[in-house]
Amino acid sequence: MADDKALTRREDDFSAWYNEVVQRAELADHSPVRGSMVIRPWGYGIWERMQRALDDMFKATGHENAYFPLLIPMSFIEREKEHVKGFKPELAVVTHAGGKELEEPLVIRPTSETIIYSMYAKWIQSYRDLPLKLNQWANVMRWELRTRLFLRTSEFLWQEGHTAHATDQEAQEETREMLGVYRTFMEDWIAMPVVTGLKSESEKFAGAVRTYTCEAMMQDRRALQAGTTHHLGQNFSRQFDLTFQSEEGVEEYAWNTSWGVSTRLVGGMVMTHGDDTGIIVPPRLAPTQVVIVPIYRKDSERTGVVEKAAQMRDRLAAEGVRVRVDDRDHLNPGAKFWEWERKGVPFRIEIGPRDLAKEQVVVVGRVTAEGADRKAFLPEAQAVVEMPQRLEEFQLQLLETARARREAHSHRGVQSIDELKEVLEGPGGFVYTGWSGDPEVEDRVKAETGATLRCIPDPDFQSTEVPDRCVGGGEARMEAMWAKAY
RNA sequence: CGGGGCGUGGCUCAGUCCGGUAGAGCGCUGCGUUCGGGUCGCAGAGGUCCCCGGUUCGAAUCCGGGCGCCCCGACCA
Repeated sequence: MADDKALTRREDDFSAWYNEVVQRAELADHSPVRGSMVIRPWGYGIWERMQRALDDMFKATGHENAYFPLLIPMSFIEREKEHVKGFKPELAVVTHAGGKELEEPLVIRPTSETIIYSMYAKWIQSYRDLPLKLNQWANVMRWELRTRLFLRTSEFLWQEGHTAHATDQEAQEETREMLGVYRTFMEDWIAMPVVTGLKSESEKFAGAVRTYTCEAMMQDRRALQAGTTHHLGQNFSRQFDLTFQSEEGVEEYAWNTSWGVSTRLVGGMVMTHGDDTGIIVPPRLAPTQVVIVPIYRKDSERTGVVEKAAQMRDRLAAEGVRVRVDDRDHLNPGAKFWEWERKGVPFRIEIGPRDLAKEQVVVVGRVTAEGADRKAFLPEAQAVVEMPQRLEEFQLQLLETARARREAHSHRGVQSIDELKEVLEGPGGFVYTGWSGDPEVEDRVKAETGATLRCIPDPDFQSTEVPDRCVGGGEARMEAMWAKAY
């Protein structure tokens, strides 16, 4: 994409801003096949950082990685009634291979429950084989009608955890534990605060007993479902004969869970932190946290400055900072500043002849507003030792800003659908109301306001005043959080 | 699946109404110059005008058919 045109501002057209910013930051590009994307190095680097952090957290909670195949027999998908109903419309199916029509069509996995639990059935005989807690990093395919880079593409990358347990309670605990892992990851790494809670029957995963979710608020105040965990009960184990002999010698069906987050998180990061200059990458996710731009006129200056830049790079790297020198000679410093700001690198260090003389450097943070004071002139040694702390502060600042924005646009104690509609048509955001639990109310809210029930919030997010009236009339049995969603 | 838009150098697009040598800006290459917020100059490379068919002496342009992509809504991580 050419950069000579000004970036659309968020307030003018958030959707256009997103599309432009993703491409200009070189996160991803459209592939020739409709609805699928190429993830470019900068975007993939961010995803790799996410993967590494999540993977460590999965390992720390007793999971191992494995890999299951891309192709799944159609009959497997069809085995679980609700599951097939949910996924059939968006399946991509292989009907021919090796120049011949296949006897049974093969589905390109939209998710792997069926193939995984069919294998678990082979491996699990006794309660001693439980729990079995595996995760896989994979691509999946869901033939979406309308796609957007990262947020919804036909093929996307994700992780899917799949576990089998001896008891309902243990599976329930796993489901909750992984929801907590997701929440921690999203807050601590993406600096993206989330509301966790239970999905309603109509919003839950196809084939699950219950689904929990992490809902994040984007800058346009719409909700992004950022991750889900599912208690699958015995729905899949019954269909795939996943049984085990209990301690008491009784043959029982295992209890399963599954949970996943995807490259959608990259989109969430963009829409949580980006500004009208470009994206902003939280330091913990940034493949490059600090970029050093050498500034010089003559060749004589160049030598010294570039040497100092390399020296600073090594000293920062020794402090554990991911740093690189932008020594491209055909771009002037201003062009480099623009590029790295567009890509959201947290800090830039400028080193020129004047700094060399004073043994100082110029440190500029990505989020500081326009103006002279955004540049900090620091002694070299100080810039080096303080950088890890600056990065940590930057990370926290992003989370606080995002959290403050979410709180400013959370509306509690809303009593009626009319009032709900008013809020959504006005300021927008997350709206908390009482709910009877009746799906008919969800339908009415959807029809009248365009909002959906994002979740029944966990205690951490419930209103201090428990609502007693359902938003659709009558008595409330619980609190619900509503929003327009991606 | 409905509605809208668009297919012309790498990118953004003009040219299409009214047929007549295929253009601009940016990017790219070379040389020089510059470099503390998108340097400047000179020279240069680069095109089956989405595809197929038709009309015509002649089609990017007119006619018919097809394909693709993007955006907006209904369904979805």
